[in-house]
Amino acid sequence: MGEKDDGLGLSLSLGCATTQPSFKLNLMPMPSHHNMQIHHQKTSWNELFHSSNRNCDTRSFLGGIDVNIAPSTVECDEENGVSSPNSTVSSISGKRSEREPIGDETEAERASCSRGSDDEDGGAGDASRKKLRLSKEQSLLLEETFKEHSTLNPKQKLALAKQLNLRPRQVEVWFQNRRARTKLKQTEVDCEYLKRCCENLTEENRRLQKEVQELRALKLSPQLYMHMNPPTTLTMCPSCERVAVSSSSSSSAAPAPNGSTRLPMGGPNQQRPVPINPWAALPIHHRPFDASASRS
DNA sequence: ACGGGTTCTTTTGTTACGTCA
DNA sequence: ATTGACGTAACAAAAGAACCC
Repeated sequence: MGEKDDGLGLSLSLGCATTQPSFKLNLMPMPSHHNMQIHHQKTSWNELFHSSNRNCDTRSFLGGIDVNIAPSTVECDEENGVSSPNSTVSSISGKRSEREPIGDETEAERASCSRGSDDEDGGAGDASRKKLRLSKEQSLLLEETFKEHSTLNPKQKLALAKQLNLRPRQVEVWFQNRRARTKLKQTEVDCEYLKRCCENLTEENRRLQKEVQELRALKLSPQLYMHMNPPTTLTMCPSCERVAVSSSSSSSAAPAPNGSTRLPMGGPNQQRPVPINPWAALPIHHRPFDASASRS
C-alpha cells in the first residue's frame, strides 16, 4: 500500500494504540446509506448530501471544487449519463462497458489508463482489464476528499473527476474501495481488541476459579476460616457487579492488578472479619461493561 | 394507499495488475 | 531475472432506497 495505514487516515474509533479506546463496535448491520460514519469524517456532510442526492442540492466542497457551477462547466460526458438509461454505474445490467462514454477522455486519462486499446475500460468478461496507478497528487486529493466525506453525490463525483482528470467511474470505484479498506481496518482493530478482552476475561476467570477453590478448601477447616480476613474479592456489588475493594486493615490483602484484592491466605496472626461496607469507599460509576478496566 | 418497475447507490467479495523485497 | 506477498484498481453481484406510474 502506498500510503500504508497513516494514509488510510485511521485515527479510528478504537484508537487501539492508545490506552483507552472509545470502543465502538460496528457489529450491527447498518442501513446501506448511513453506515459508513467514519469517526474522523464530518458526519454533517452525509446528512447534507445524502439527503440531497436526488435533488442534486450540492454545495461546494474541498475549496477548489465548486459543484454548483453550471452544468456546462462541471458537466462532462458523465453528466449526460446520469440521466440516461445507461447511466454511471448501472450495476443492474452489469454492462460496465456501456457505463462510461469514452469520447472525450482527457489527455491525462489517455496517458494514464488507456494503455493500448483500452477503449472499453476493460468491460465485463474482457481480458483487457487495464489497471492504472493513480498519481501521488490524485491519491492525495482523493484522500483529502475522503477525509471530508466518505461518500460522494453525483455532482461531487463529477467535479472531483474533472479536477483529477479521471473518469467519474474511477472516482466512484476509488471511494468504494476506500470505504471497504476503512471498514476492514476497523474490523481488524475491533477484532484485536475483542481478542484482548477475551484473554483478559479468561485470565480473570481462571484466577477467580482458583480463589473459589481456595475458599472452599478453607471452609472445610473452620478454625482457619474464623481467623482470616473477609474474602473481599468475592464481595460483589449487586447493582454494577463490580468487585469491591475492601478497606481491610490487614496488609495481606494487597490489591490485585485488576483492582480486586488478593485472597488473604489464612495465617496464624490473621484477624477476625471486620464488618465493613465495601461499597462506601468505592465511588464507581455504574457501567455495564467497563472494558478498559480489564485491560492491562 | 399500495405494489411493481426502474434507477442509482451501497456493501461485499473477487479478480487482475503493479510494486517491491 | 524470477517469484511471492501485498496493495489496490476494477469488476460483479446482491440488496436497499428513492422515485415514478
